[in-house]
Amino acid sequence: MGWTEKILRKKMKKLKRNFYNQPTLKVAQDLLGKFLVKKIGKNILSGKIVETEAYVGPNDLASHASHGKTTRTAPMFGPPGYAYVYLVYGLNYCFNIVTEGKNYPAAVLIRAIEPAEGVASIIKNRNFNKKQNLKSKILNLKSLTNGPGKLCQALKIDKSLNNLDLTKNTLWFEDRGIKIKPSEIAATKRIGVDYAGKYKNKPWRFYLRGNPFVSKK
DNA sequence: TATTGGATCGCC
DNA sequence: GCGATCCAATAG
Repeated sequence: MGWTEKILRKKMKKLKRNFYNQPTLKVAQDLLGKFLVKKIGKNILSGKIVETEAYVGPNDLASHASHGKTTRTAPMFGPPGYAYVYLVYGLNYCFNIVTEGKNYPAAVLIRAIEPAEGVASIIKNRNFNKKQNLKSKILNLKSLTNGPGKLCQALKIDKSLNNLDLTKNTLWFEDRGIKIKPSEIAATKRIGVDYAGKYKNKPWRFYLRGNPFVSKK
């Protein structure tokens, strides 16, 4: 039996809102091994989640929400299960899923996925420099989705999807029956938040130990 | 209204 | 290591 068939035979359960209405650190870890799925027309693009970061509550100085509710961060203050998408450094999008109850600002940043379905489209979306030859493209397969900005490019996630309901049929998360043991999960400090004072070293970045699609440190 | 700097990426 | 590139958040 082929790999694709095996996947198809497994349960593909779309995660419901109650999954996201849980403590953010739990959601961030439970999302590892789940699949992020994007529907573009008739095409399905997907990947296994291998790296996440938690942004937890109004006091987390690494979180955009630590300065209160603003136009940009409003989705984080909304109900769980919605997208929070923003532009960083003027060039790249970051994709988060809002967690916990309304008015408690928290979210999980998806930092890396391992491509599963629609790899040809993913390669196309990633817009590799045309000067690169096939060999470098193959070498670059690992760098298709190993970063928050890269996976947004790969799955065509941009600001038009901000505040999207992730329990519907455009962009969603699925449980395909993969079980992750606690020993498979590594926890480190979050990346790029050295400004966050006493929160900068919180071990709220989680990834699947040894997975080649994790973003480089 | 003006200034600042960032939950990144890719090339040098 | 460094430049790209834009806009939300602040300060004035």
